[in-house]
Amino acid sequence: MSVYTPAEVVEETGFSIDTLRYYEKIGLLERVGRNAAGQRRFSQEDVGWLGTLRCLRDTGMPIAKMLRFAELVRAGDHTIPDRIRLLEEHDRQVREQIDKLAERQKYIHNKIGYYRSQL
Amino acid sequence: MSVYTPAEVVEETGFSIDTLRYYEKIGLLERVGRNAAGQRRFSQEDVGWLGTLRCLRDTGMPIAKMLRFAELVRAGDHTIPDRIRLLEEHDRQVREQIDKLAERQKYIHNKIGYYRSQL
DNA sequence: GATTGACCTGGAGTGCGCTCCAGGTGGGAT
DNA sequence: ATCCCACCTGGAGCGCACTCCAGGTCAATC
Repeated sequence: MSVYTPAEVVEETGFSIDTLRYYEKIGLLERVGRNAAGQRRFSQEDVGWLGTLRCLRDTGMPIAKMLRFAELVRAGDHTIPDRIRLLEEHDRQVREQIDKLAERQKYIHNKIGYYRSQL
Repeated sequence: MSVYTPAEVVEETGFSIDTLRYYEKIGLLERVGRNAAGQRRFSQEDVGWLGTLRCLRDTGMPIAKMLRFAELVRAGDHTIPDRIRLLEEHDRQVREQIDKLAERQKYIHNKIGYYRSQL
């Protein structure tokens, strides 16, 4: 049963130590274990959960929604249908983001093409 | 030579009137014309430029960078190569955004699949 | 035994991009 | 004439997601 120091978790997840503390404070991360000196020791499970948060965050999920998701996870297996619904809704939003980005990218390509024609 | 009232521009561009004033204030939009009563009357050109801003903004370009672009546009035709460079750099960033989003989306799909298997 | 460095806490501060507000003007409908 | 409504200005305020700070603990190294 391996544990991770803050520095290791920063390295693995890409979250800063301040962000890790912040996430714990607001309840996105359940109270992390401590050693005798009161320093955080993250479990494998914590690190896995942070991977999920990383993914949701990077796809633009607001913290308030991640918090709802965290609460569902904590509430037990009977919330699995709700979690699926939440992730499916988010998935739709990610798809929309991608589509919109691709659409706007065409405009940028046009613009570049126009400027090239002006040279 | 048609002009647009603030309400019309809000309608067409999707920017709020406060945002339009803000963009003018920070120089993202050149000083907009006024009627006798001091009210804004946007030109066709203003509206076109706002369309460009809309696109850059929606693809995540920070205001500071849009400002640099605006300055290049104002500086005249000799800045066209710089504008191309700026837009190409942005285009790369948009591509990266899309790729990253698509990558993360796979994780979300996996997660949904996993939850489905738990039902 | 002094220093260094990784970590701790609570709380204040930051940067971005707006958004809102108070107080006022002018033009058109009732 | 009076009302409303769209608009004006300068400046304050806000929400989000961190990020930084002061002051402190502990363990290990020189």
